[in-house]
Amino acid sequence: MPNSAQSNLHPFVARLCRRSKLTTAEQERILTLPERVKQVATNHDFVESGEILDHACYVVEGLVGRFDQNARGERQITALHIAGDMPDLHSVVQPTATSALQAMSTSTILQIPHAALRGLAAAHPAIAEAFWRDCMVDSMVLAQWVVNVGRRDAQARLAHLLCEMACRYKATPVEGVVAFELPMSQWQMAECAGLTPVHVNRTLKQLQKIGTSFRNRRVRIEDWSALTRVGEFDRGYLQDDLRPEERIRIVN
Amino acid sequence: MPNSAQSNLHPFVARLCRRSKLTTAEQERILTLPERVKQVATNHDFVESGEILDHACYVVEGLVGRFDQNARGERQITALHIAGDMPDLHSVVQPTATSALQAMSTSTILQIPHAALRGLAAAHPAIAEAFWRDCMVDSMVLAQWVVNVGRRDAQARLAHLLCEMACRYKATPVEGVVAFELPMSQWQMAECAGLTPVHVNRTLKQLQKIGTSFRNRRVRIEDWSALTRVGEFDRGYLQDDLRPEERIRIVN
DNA sequence: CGGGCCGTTGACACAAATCAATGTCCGTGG
DNA sequence: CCACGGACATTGATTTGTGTCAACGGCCCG
Repeated sequence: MPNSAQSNLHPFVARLCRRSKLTTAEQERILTLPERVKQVATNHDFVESGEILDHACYVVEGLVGRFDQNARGERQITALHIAGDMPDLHSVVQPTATSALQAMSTSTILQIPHAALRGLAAAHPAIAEAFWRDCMVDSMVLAQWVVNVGRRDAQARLAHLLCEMACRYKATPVEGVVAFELPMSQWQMAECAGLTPVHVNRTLKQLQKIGTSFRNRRVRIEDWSALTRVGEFDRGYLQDDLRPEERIRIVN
Repeated sequence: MPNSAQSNLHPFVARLCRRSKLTTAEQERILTLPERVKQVATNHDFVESGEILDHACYVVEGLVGRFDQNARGERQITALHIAGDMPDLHSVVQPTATSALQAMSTSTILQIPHAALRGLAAAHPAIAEAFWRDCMVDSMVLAQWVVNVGRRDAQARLAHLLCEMACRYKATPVEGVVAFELPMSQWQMAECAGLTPVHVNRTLKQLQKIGTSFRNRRVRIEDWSALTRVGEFDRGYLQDDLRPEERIRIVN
């Protein structure tokens, strides 16, 4: 039985608890989930499309992308996942992968057996509910990406992407300069935004005029409100700033 | 207590059972869910963005779209839902709507109280699981839309959209001509595909060359395989043709 | 009969893609 | 320690798919 105090899963539980109410006993059960650690090299697919999984993945460290592609092999990233995320929690309920998962920087991944997750969900309805809820937040992010790629120009797309990642990294975007690591290349940024690497490069230069730069895989935002304006960003959909009384528990 | 034999929810249960294993008792419980019928006129929002819901919606008849928009008020449709779908089943677990729901044709909607759905999910883990699974299929459709809008040209986007809807309407796309009602305007089609109404019109004319037409809100596909080729369509992600042994039940 | 909604068509503008070359950094092996 | 190759970023010239603007037509319905 793993020791909960030193569990890698603390950030995951913390994230669940920002949206759902879980008892300490339930939190404890999640923290002591069995796991297998895996180091994944940059640009390596650790889940392939079509694969039938018997475990879900958890990101301890690194940046992970969900990759799809069109018939010409041009890739489209349909989700980004940072430390503390479970990129394919949905595989618990839908074990055939429809996209690949790739490490975009050197990453530490935990493989958690479906059997354990399912057992937990069956025994604790509140945990099942919290899992379901977290999957739905990912889904809302996805809907925003459709809007982003479908109805915004290049500058707004990149600005929106940077705002979203700033919030998810909790780079406290209030006043002053916001800065954080975003370990991806301009090429991968293009694959997120449905653009060309060349055009991403030009557009990033445009964004410098409003005090936002991306160099050496590091984002620096000098004027947060200017960037949110350009990116038409409203963080509501991320569901990450709920007040305690807004957190939900259905069962019991 | 509603009568299960004449329940409007039969198509919904049938859809759940295509992917999940439910006992007849469980199916019965879903069929007898309490409901309030609502007629909704074309172009009417029956759920507004930001609204806090105490019920989920079920489409008995008609076509429903999930609408988002950018800062200039240009709309992007992020999901389509046909008869038998629950467009916002996720609201059970996430009651604040982040998008609007609009009837795209005259529609009959059932409002089903969250309380009833939650009670069912709590009492029957297999139902909770089936609900979660169905939400994840919607999510995979969304991921495909990101690819569609991000990495395909106008012709492929519309072809893909038509293929998807053909499959979802079960317009048995095997051999021969496929035809079905798709009660939306070219303008709304543009809002799905991230295009301009004018360009949709021109692109549809292109598609006529490969035997696909859309006139009077009716799709007619003479050469299914040609359309799937142009639209790079692979129906796998819809999870609607699972063999019985592929259907899943985790609990019990 | 008239007014909307929707579809259709043409001329033109423009954002982004494409093609191509050069630059910079960095790790690696001779 | 330097030469080399590879990954990534940068820049310019040009093309192209799609957007924009504008006008017209058909059809339904009041």
